[in-house]
Amino acid sequence: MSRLSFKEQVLRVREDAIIAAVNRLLADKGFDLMTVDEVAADVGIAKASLYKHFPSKEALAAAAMVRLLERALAMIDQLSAREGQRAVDRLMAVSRWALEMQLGGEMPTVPSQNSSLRAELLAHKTYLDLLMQASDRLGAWIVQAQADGDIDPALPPELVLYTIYARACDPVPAFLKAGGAFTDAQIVELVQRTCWNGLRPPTRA
Amino acid sequence: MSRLSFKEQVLRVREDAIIAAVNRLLADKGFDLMTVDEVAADVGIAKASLYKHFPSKEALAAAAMVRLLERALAMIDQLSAREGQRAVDRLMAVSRWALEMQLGGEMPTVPSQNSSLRAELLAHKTYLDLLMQASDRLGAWIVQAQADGDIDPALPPELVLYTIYARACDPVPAFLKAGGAFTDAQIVELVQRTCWNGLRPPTRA
DNA sequence: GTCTATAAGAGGATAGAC
DNA sequence: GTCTATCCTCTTATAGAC
Repeated sequence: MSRLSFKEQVLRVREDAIIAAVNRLLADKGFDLMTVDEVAADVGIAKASLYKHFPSKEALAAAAMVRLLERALAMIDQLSAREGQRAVDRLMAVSRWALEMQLGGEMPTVPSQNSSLRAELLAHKTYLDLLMQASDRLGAWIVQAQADGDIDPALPPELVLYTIYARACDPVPAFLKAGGAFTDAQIVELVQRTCWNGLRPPTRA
Repeated sequence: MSRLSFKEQVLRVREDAIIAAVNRLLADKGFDLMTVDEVAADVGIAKASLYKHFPSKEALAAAAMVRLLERALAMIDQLSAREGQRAVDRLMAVSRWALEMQLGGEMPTVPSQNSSLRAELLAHKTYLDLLMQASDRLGAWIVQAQADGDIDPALPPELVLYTIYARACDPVPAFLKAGGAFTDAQIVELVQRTCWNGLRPPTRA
């Protein structure tokens, strides 16, 4: 077995701490408003040391997004392990997870507009690979759920996939939270409901 | 009647051109990536001239948002004029309008994270007044639609309102457009459908 | 690999002539 | 009110000692 040396362990722990800080800041203020100085201060090291670990601000964000996808895939694995669960229930668990992460301030978000970051992500092999893995596995569940009659078969699967992904950056939960009238659990329930059932009444002619 | 002097007319036309450019850039790259240099270049005047009309970058964005709300209220007026239309149909026309504006690249968006911009908007009397007017009028339609049985009465009205507002910055249309498999009209129809009917099949036990 | 110090440049805002 | 030229702050990134 390959045992990590002490130095390598320290390195990994430090990089984990960096990614955790980046994750927090990305969730809090987004990529453009996050500064590398803040990241360094948050981790408690000098900025120049940060650049020994990651070559650019974009690389920092990419590392955080990779960690997010790794966690998403771990959750998908757990859901797959449960036998006898309907595909739609698994998908609803995924959208719920995204909503809970976002409401808890743990969901890093990157603007799809920023071109430098976008270019870096599209060139990041690991990121793209994990994203495709997640999309493939969710896509299979979507097709299954449509065959089960649990998702509208008239909807293109990619629309369903994007709609679930979009829960990660839905502004509605934050607005409801700012209103102060609901608990986090209630907000998740309400937004989840509008996502899957829509705004119209449950049953109608 | 108060007739505008020639000078005042020229001023107004120029400011309209500035706001149009800001609107375009906000829709294209967002507030943080929009630079005042770009705005000036787009309008075709010097940056210093821009600052004679608007005191800050935040004020530029606020002016664009005010114009957006004025147009939204004008549309709401038109919808009100149609007698005999159900409240839910009016609301669906609003969400459709937001989707079409966004797909057409005409919807300015401001990040809810940016604190300097947020502060400026919350201190902008005209902006807040128009936003409240729009919310009040849409809110009345929402309550009416719930009474009509056309919107789930179990949903808090503010959830419905925010969900409609969120169509203005929904990332799903752009993703579908990037895929290239659908026309703009089809995308509007699909996203509109998931918004109002959800992902589940239309009728179920 | 960590630090201090600094380069390099972008971008918001302004001075002052016309 | 418009221009050119400039200021100044913030931020990314790096040099070089230890």
